[in-house]
Amino acid sequence: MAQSDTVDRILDAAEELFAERGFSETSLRMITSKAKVNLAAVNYHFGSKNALIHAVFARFLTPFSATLEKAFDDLEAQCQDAPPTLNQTLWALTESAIRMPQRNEKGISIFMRLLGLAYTQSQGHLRKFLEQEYSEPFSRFMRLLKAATPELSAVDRYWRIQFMLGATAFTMSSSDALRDILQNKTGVETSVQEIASRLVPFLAAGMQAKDTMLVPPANTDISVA
Amino acid sequence: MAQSDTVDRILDAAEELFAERGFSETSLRMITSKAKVNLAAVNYHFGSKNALIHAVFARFLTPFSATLEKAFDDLEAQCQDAPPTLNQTLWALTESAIRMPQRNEKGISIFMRLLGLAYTQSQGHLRKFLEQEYSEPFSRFMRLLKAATPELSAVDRYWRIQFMLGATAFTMSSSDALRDILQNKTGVETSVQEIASRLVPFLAAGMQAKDTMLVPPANTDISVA
DNA sequence: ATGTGCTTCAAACGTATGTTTCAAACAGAC
DNA sequence: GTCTGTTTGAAACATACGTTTGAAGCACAT
Repeated sequence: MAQSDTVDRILDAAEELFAERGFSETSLRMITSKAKVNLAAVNYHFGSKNALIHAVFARFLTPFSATLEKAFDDLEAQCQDAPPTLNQTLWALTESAIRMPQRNEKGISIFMRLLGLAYTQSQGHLRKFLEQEYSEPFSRFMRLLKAATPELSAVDRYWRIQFMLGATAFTMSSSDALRDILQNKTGVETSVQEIASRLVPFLAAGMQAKDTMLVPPANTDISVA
Repeated sequence: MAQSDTVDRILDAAEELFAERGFSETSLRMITSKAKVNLAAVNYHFGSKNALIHAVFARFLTPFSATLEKAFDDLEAQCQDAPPTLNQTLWALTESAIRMPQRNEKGISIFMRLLGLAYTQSQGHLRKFLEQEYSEPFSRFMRLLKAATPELSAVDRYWRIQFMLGATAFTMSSSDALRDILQNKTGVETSVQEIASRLVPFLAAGMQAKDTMLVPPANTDISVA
């Protein structure tokens, strides 16, 4: 009880502060004082700040990764021979994220924001950690996307996947702020589920856009001074 | 010559390092040693590190903002009464970015990456600075988007604009890395212009997606533990 | 009760940061 | 040449950081 209490309090505080401020901008002293534990506890229990960052990700990514694998299994079983459609694949991912058991009401936002930060902040060690720990569900997702968009060239698909990742990571990583802005401007309340249900059609439509390589309008004199 | 040389050398070095590593991860000592100037020169010429960040943005954002205004003027003149289409609006923005006079061959990448970072790294002072200096072209772009998508509800449009911004900022902020990955995997070289010409159709298609609020597949028991 | 292994604690360590200081170097006007 | 205002330079400043230390505290088996 003694250990696991401290460990969890550190993880909770770190998770929240990382999501709010990013990794380099969050000091161990902020974390330990929010968690009401001694400064040395982080290095005692985790070894280093980087290892703490990894632990924060592992705590929610490991169960998520399992949920996702199961969702993909179900989807493929349900589809039998034909490959799942793009919409089905995107929804399987979205639902797995939404359905994740949450520690508190801010759970999904934090989850999303951390994922966005992981992609966005160029922390070499984090990228390496995520790649070697969770490459399997990621590449399975990629295989499903490929099967669902056979009409796309490999290069087109590559870039469009990046665009999807960007729209998702960015929106989710600032979903709290964006929700607040909309709330202030129009009084409309928005749940993470609703954002997701608006995002998926956007992504699917972009992914299936017909007119790749549309040429810029006639008057293009791309003269670089 | 003496002053402006030092000032420009600092701006050049800072711009490149910020684009490579982010703001908090770039120290003044890295900047001054890359620029081959004395450490104190930054505080002498700019006042503080934050002011230097602002100066870096102002140096490329002010001419860009002027170019963009002119592009919008031309577009509206060309369209006369009818509002510009979504594609035209997006292309006006894209071309303005691509056509910007570059200081060197890495110009566009740096430009894009800095814009991405500005959105992504939650530097309060930067956001405030950009909002109060460049709000006009931004809100003009928003007005054009609104006129180009009259079929969308305000809420739909709001979220889809966020998705566009996300896809763009994210892709551009890591465009170098993404280009390198593709280069290693397939040997295909990609210019920033090509990325843009793939991105615009994706965005336009997503923006005009028909099936907003598509309901998730039947078996959705969103039970939160 | 006593010793053992794990955990907490206050304090310090070494290093890096942004900023300031003040003397030296410099340019241009008289 | 000399003065004046601006720019550079080496050094120090105060502060914050991640990490380490070693003693104190604790639960629990013996």
